[in-house]
Formats: sequence, C-alpha cells, structure tokens
Amino acid sequence: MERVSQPKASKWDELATDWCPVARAMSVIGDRWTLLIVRDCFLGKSRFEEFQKSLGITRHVLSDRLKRLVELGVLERNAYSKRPLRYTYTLSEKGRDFAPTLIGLKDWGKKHMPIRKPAAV
Amino acid sequence: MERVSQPKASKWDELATDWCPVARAMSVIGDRWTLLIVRDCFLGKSRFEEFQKSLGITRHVLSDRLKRLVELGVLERNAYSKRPLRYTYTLSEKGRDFAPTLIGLKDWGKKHMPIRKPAAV
DNA sequence: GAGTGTAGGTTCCTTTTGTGAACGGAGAAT
DNA sequence: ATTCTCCGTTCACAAAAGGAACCTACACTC
Repeated sequence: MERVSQPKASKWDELATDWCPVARAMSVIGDRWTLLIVRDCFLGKSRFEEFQKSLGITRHVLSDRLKRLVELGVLERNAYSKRPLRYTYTLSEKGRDFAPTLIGLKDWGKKHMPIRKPAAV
Repeated sequence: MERVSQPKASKWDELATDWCPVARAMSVIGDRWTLLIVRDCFLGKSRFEEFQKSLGITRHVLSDRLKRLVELGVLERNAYSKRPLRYTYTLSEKGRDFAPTLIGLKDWGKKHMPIRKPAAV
C-alpha cells in the first residue's frame, strides 16, 4: 500500500469516496491483513510482536497497516513504556464497531470453509 | 492473484486452512474487489459488462475474480444464451450467506466513513 | 459483404504491493 | 560485555493490479 502521504488518486482513494458504504468500508479492510489485525485486537493482542507472530505477516506490511489503522482511527496507539518507547495498539470505538462484520465472517467461514485436515495417510 | 491452478503454497493458501474461521473467510474475500462483486450480485447484477461498468475494475482482474468465485462455489455460472455463448453469474447459497457480513460492512461504512462532498466551492 | 455494435474475454506492458531476510538501536537480563 | 527482546526500517526481488489494445463471435443495417 505505502500510500501514506502520497496524494495520487488511486483505486483505493476512489473506493474511499464511493457512493456505497460497503465500498467505503472495503477501502479500509479490502486487503488480506487489515481485518485480521482487528480480529487479533478483539482477541486481546496489542503489540507488534504479538501480531507478527500470530499472523506470520511481514514486519514491513504489519508496520504499514498499524500506521494506517491508527491514522484512520480504527486503532489507538498508546505508549506503555517510555524508555524504551513502546506502544500498544488497541481498538477505538470505530474499531470495535467491526464486531458484527467479524461475527458475520466467522459464521460464514465456519459454515462454508470447513477445515480440511491434511490427509493423515 | 492469478493463482488458479498454481499449487504453490502461498500466504493465501495458508489462510484458507487457518484455524480461525475469520481467516478462512478472508482467504476468499481478502482483496479489494471480491466482496464488491458479491455486493453487485445482491443488487441484481449478473453479467460481465455490468460488473465492469459498476466497479471500474480492469477486465483482467474481473475475469480472474469471477472464475475464482465460481470455483469456490460462491457464484454460479449459467449460460443464458448459446450462440453466442453468454453467461450470467448469480449467487449460490454460499454466496447469499455473505448477506450478514455485507450488512455489517454497510452499517460500519455508513457510520464511520461518511461521504465527503468534494468541496463544491 | 463491408461497416458498426455488443458481450465476454485475453494479451501485453507498466506501476504498485507484498515477501523474505537482514540490519539497527535502545534498553534489559545474565 | 555479550546476549536477548521489542519494534521497527532497508533492500532486492516476486506477485498482483492497472490500463489500453486486441480478439472472437454473433447481430444489425445498409
């Protein structure tokens, strides 16, 4: 993504101002990782390393997504330690309001994407 | 994406078999366009050109996504005309079950991503 | 029977994103 | 004084998306 502070009109920006609220929501979570980071927040995770271990996402992308989620107001960044400076990322109200969407996806995934054990022959 | 018939283990495939149903759902809709195609189906659209015009997506990506959604069983492809051969893409039950997720996103988008008129000065 | 239009793609090339591994810096622990 | 943990950043390369043109097949009209 890397479009922090790049004012070029892209498909992403077009989506963000689309007439349809679903499209505008997709401009926030329309990628592989963003909503999974939010899910991890719901599960109590709050630190960089926790997300990284949980998701197996590259550190680069995680860094970018966290920055973006904070900019968008979905997450809040709070120092939990000065010296060394460390931050936690926690859900704002805007972030918590993803709960119904996550529940919808959880139900869908449970029903339509059953786990297939890797054929223990 | 272009991973139709490419059996390489990628992050996408890992997600598809994740322990978490949300992650498995994201392996299906974790990109910019897929869920918007599904939304268009809910709105009654069913043909290639309709999706293309509605979304402004490149034909290439649209072609790929439709193929994938049919493979995954989210959409059904039916010939509505032989000679010339033409298809409609319509929701299966698996696809219709995205309704709660879409409603969740619609509500979130309405509440948290208000439309900003482009400053009609 | 040549030209125009429509539907549904595919091809080709460029730009944008993501991946993976390594590097860094600032304490904390041993 | 070295090692470890946390939170990133940098770099080189791979994958995906974007944009425009092209193709096939039929229908319509002149």
